[in-house]
Amino acid sequence: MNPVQPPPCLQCPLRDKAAFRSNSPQEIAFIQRFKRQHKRLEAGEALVREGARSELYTIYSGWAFRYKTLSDGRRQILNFLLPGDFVGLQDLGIDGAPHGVEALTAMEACQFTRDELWNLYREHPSLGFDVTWLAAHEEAHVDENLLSAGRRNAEERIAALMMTLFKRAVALGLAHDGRCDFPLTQQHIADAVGLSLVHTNKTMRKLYRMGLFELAEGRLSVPNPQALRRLADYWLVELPRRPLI
Amino acid sequence: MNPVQPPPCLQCPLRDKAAFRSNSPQEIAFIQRFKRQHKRLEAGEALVREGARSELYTIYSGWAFRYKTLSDGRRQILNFLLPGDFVGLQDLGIDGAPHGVEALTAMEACQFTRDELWNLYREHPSLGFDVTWLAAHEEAHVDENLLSAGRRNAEERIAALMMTLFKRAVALGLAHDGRCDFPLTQQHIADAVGLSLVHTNKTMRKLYRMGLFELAEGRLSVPNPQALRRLADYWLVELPRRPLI
DNA sequence: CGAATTTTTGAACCAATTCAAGTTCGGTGG
DNA sequence: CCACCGAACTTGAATTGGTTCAAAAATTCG
Repeated sequence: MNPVQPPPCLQCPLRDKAAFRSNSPQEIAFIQRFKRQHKRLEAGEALVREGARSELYTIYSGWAFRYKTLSDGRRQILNFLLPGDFVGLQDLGIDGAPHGVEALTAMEACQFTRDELWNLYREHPSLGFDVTWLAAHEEAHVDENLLSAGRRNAEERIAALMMTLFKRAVALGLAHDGRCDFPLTQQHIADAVGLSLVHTNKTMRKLYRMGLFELAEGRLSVPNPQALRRLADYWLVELPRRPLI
Repeated sequence: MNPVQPPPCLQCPLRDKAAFRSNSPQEIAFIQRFKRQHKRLEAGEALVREGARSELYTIYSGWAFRYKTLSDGRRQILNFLLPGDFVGLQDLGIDGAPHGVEALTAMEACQFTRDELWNLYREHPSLGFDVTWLAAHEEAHVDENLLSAGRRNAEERIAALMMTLFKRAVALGLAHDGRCDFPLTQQHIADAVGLSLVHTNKTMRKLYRMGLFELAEGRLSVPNPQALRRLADYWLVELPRRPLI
């Protein structure tokens, strides 16, 4: 039952991926000191509780999602989090985390202390720049999701969601022979795109019958990405290399 | 026709407002050097064109909005921008501005060069921290708007929008005896909350008849903020002092 | 296997859209 | 000052995309 120790940051397996920029050994040493804890969560556990003061995290492995709820329980998923994503900045200007973060699969996260964030900027401005980069990047995702919820119809919304998630998983090297893990239930999809569960199901079946994606044993494949892109009217292209903290 | 010169950053009138944190004279001197141009725009002019590479801006006066459009013209307003708001970070991880920014009223903006941003982090980490703060704060707004578009009904959406805008205007000292400028047309509101123009109108009339807001001669007042908050299920409270760059 | 969760489908309903006119407002020019 | 014009707002009626309700089928898991 003794969990395997995570490697030191310098040997972080994420750093080997083509998706991420490299950092100097000094920077990585700083990150190592900045890191407070390596957290492991089961699927369904909360990484950040809505309204509570939260620390900062980098997703190390597995999937999670950020969400907000209304007081009667209606839930909106703001974005999904994959390895390398950084969470916790969102409450900088606000009193208590304005969102919750929940593990979608068993996952691990590197925890950093919020109080140390300022030292990061002071000692390694380059890492400060990276943090901004990550914050801005997360916002670009939410912008796109808002476009979906506000102006795309059901088919387009689901197509856009499948498109980004597949693209992101592929970029992280999580796909093998055209299929990637896809741990979302239809309820998650519904909450992410702002539709009811029933209509989400009907729309997904429709797209499935149109041959726009395949989903079997929790793995997703997109046989014709161009068709999916076109239906979703989704053209966002991300830069190949992003920072990792 | 010779426009009045803007004051140097050290005497920026925004800095006197209670909403903003103060900076050291050295920081302000850096900001002054960082500033490339003082832009004036008429209502309706574009500050950032969708898809084009954009510079960085702080809104100096007036109102603007960030938006995205689908290829058939459907438009989603992502957020409104008021004095002190910082735009342009959103395309850090992406190739070309993923949004447009348009002036809602006659407005002025301080333009900074994107290429200089790195120097800001290097020379004044504290300002780097502020930039992150502003990016994170903008994201918190978009998160809230996504919750609206995805999970609130028409009445709640409009109530939530009115609530934030009024609150933001008041925080900036833009309100006098309970009323603030309100330059949005119903089309802007519709595009911000993700409803059709017609339904936006009907819903606004309803809220108006319920006495939740008053709107006359382009000025908004909210006689009973608690009631509006309750209807919107909107509880976000922002910290009193935020950075200004 | 049995229980719980997730997916699927049909049917009734409703919130929001679309279509189609008015009406009111703000500005401009005679 | 008033007539006119375009933009913004308002309203009613028909329609529809999506929700809700209800129940069954499939899948997962202890």
